[in-house]
Amino acid sequence: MLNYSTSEENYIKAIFHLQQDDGTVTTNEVAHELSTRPASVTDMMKKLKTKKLLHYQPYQGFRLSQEGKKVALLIIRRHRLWEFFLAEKLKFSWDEVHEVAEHLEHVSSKKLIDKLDEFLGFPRVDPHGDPIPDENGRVETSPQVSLLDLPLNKVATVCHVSDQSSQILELLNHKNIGIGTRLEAKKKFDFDNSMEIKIRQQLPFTISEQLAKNIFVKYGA
Amino acid sequence: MLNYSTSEENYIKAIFHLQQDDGTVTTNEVAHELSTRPASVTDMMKKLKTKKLLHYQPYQGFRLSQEGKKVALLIIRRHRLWEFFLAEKLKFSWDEVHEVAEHLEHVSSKKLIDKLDEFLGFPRVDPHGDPIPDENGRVETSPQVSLLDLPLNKVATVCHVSDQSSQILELLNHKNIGIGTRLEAKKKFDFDNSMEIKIRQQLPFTISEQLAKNIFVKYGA
DNA sequence: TTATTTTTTTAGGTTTGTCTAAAAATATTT
DNA sequence: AAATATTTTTAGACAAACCTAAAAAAATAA
Repeated sequence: MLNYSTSEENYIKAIFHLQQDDGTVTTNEVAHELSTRPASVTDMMKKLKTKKLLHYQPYQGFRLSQEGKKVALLIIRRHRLWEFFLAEKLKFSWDEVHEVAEHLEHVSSKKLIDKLDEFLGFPRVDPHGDPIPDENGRVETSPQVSLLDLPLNKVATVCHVSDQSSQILELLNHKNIGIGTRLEAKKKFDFDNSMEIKIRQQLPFTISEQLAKNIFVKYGA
Repeated sequence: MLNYSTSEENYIKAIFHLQQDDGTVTTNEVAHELSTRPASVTDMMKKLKTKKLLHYQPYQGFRLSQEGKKVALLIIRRHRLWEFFLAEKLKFSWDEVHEVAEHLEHVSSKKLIDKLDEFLGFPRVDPHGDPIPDENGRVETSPQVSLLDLPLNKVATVCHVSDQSSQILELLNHKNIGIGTRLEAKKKFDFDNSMEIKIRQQLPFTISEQLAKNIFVKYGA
């Protein structure tokens, strides 16, 4: 496992997050994600291609190679372990950990990270509920839970809908929810067990208890 | 307190370590310390001068300004707190901590460092015995101890010799020990209380109990 | 004190990662 | 299908941090 620059690592991570499974990612998407310019993205894609971290044909978008995904997962492992450390040991609040972890994640000593993992007791999810890859970059497939039981502010991905009636599908379609949709719960109302959920950058909206209990999600991306 | 690049921080730290108190430091010394070329040092000195971190007239050497020293002490604070963390919490051995801390020290979140300090219980010296500056960059002046009582592998600086006879000075001179000499104890022999000490990169050598008990040292540089 | 050596600085070049502006390829409209 | 718009790439520049080689200053030796 070679060593990559902070900049290279940030590109790898961004592409990993943008490509759900094996989707292809565009120049503009990455530029937007990293607040950089499309021309800079093209430059970096050429470089990462020569390093065999991604598949890329000019104008055709790109996706990470097996090696690229493995590198991404190890960066994510570092990030999430540090987030856990910051929240659990240093008592940072859950919304403060990300920024600091963005810097710590680039310190690339394998021994440091494995010992940190051990010190923390081999946690399986970070403070946002996202799973922490193991030292081989493998992620434990997190168990399905009903959307009703999803803790607030933890990103989850829709993986199953138990009721298959056309009525529920019509509703899901209208709300733009499908398998693979990433969402998080923002609020729960005790009165009727309805909850407010948010999809990516969209405005939050409310769904009923009946709907929520039929949607199953897994933690993380 | 502005933000400095990793490179700038490494230069500031190197100069701080080379200038005992207010001595002036030369281009070659810094180049050697950082394994870089004299020309690169000159470039950086110009830059650090415009940032008012050091005093510098071409060909006359340089020394840190008040501000420069403060910056250096905060970097050293980060370095030593991380070293303490690595040794105490992650169970790194004392000789492995330095390299990893070299990277961690450049993550510059004040909140991170202050919370780490608290988590560690406000330690006053790092695993090598060097003092840890507080959040204002102040270092506790460590008490004098006889060289006989210096723990193994902790760097200390000779600050006083109690016996002033010409006989002891002759011996000290021969061994190349003087006020300001940095040394560490490598071994102690119970048989005659003699000890093996090491000065910088030189080969270790042995001194007698009588000599050691007359040499007083302070922890750290 | 002049000559020689060493140290330091300058001048100009390289790499990494960024940028803008223009050209090329692809997508969308009409 | 041709015209227009958007996306992506290329070309050329720039800043940071480094380098080598040559010039200038300072230190040392003759």
